[in-house]
Amino acid sequence: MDTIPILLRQVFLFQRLDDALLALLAQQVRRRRFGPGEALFHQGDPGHTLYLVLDGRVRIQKITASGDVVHLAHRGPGAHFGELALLDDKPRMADAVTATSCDLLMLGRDEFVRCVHTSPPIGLAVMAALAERLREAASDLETRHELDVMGRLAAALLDLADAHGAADPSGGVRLDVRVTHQDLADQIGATRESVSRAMAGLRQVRALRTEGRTLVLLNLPKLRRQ
Amino acid sequence: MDTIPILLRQVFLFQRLDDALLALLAQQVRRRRFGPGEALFHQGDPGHTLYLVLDGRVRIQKITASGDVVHLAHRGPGAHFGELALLDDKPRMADAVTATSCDLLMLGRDEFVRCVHTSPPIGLAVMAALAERLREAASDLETRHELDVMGRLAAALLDLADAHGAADPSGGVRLDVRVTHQDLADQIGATRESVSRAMAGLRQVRALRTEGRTLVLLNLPKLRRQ
DNA sequence: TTTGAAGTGTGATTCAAATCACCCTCCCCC
DNA sequence: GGGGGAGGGTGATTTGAATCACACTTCAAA
Repeated sequence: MDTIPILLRQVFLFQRLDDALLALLAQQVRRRRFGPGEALFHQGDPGHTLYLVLDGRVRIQKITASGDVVHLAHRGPGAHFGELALLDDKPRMADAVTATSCDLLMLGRDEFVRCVHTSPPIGLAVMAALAERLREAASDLETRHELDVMGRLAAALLDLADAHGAADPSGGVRLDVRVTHQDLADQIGATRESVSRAMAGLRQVRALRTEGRTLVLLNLPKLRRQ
Repeated sequence: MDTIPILLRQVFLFQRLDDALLALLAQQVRRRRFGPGEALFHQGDPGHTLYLVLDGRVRIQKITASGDVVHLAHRGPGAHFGELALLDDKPRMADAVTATSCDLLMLGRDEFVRCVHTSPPIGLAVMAALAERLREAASDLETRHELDVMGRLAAALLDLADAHGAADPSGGVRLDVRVTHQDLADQIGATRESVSRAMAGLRQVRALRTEGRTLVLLNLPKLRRQ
C-alpha cells in the first residue's frame, strides 16, 4: 500500500525519516475499521498505539470533573493522534471516539521499538523531530506573553497559510481550510469574541479579506509585523 | 571518574537511562577548563555540543535587536545547557559566556550518535524523556490560561518543594533555595509585583510563611487547591 | 423553502494583571 | 557603622481580554 508512508510522514515524529526508513515502519502498521460511536480509548487508559485516520472522523474529548463533555478536537482523513503514546507510558489524556465509521491505521509501541532496534537512525530522526517540537513549544510560551491576541492570530494565520495556502488571483494567499473562529481561539489561547474582533482589526488595515467563509491574506509582511 | 554518570543523569534527556547505558555515554564526554569571560558559543552559531558545569558559573544571555544584553539564566555546578543541540541542527538561541573560570564537561553530537547506534535503548530512553517534556510543555500552556497568578505561583512553589524541600520543625516544608520574586515571576509568566501580591495572599491564608529570605510552605493541600 | 443550528459581529461591563511610582528593609562591603 | 544596591511591599491607574448579552448571517438538512 503506497499511501501509508505518505500518511506516516504527516506524523510529526516521522517527518525527518527518509523513504527507506518510512517503508520499514509502514510494514508494521495495522489497518482496522470501526463503526460510528466506538470508543478507541478513554482518558486514563494506558495507551501504546498511534492512530492515523484514513477515512472518517474521530472526536477527541474530555470529561470534566463536573461531568460535561468538552470537545478538544476532530481528526479527519490524513490526521493522526496518540503519537506520544509510542514513546512513554503515560495514560491517555483524553477520550477518542469515532464520530462516523472510520478506517484507521494503527502503529503499536512494540512494533515501533522493534524498528528502532533494527534501525537506530529511525530513533535519531524521531529525536530530532521531538527536539524541534520542544523548541516550538518553548517559543509558543514566549509568544503567548509577548504578543496580544491580534499578534497571535496573525501568527496562527501565517502558519495556516504555510500548510494550506493557495495563491489567489488578487495576489494574496487564500486559505483553503475551514477553520472557525473558535478553532483559532483555542489554538492561540483566546476567546471566540476576541478573535472576531482581532479579525475585524486585521480586515480594517487591509491585512486580510474574507470571502464568505474563506480567508484571503492580503499583506503577509504586515501580518508578520504584528 | 565516578561523578560523570551522576551529572549526566541530571540532564533531562538522560533521566531514564540505566547505569550501564549512562556509563557508555560517560566514556564519550570530554572535560575542559575555561577562563572567566570566555564565550562558549554565540546566538546563531551552529551548535552540536551539550555542556555540563562541574565548577564555575556560565551566563546565558541574548543580545536584543536594540543591542542590550538580556540575562536569561545562570548555570552553576551540576547544571547543564545546550541539550537540544545534540538532537537537531538548529542554531544556538542565545550566547553562553563563562562568568567565572569554569570546569566543564562536553558531549558532542557525533559521540552521542555513535552511542545510539551501538545501543538503541539509549535512543528510546531519550525519546521517552523528550515525550515527557513535551507533555509538560503542553500542560504548562493550559495551566497558564486556567490558573491565575496565585495558582501558578502555588504550582511553582510546589515544584520547588519537590526539588529543594526540607522538612521544617513546624511541620511545613522549608525551601532551601534562594529564588527572588523576579525569578518566580519569569518562571510563571508574571511580573515581580504580581508575585509579591500573590505571595502576600498566600501568607494571609496561612498557606506559607516567610522567614527572612526563606520560604516555608505550611499547607501543601491548600497550595495544590489553588 | 422553511427552519434551526452553527458560526459571526459588536456593544457594554467587569476583572485580573501590567504598569507606574514610591518607600521600605535587608545586608554586604568599603 | 554608614552607604548603596538588590530585593521586597503596596497603592493608584491603565489596559487588554474575558464575560455577558444579543442580533445577524450562513448553510444544510427536513
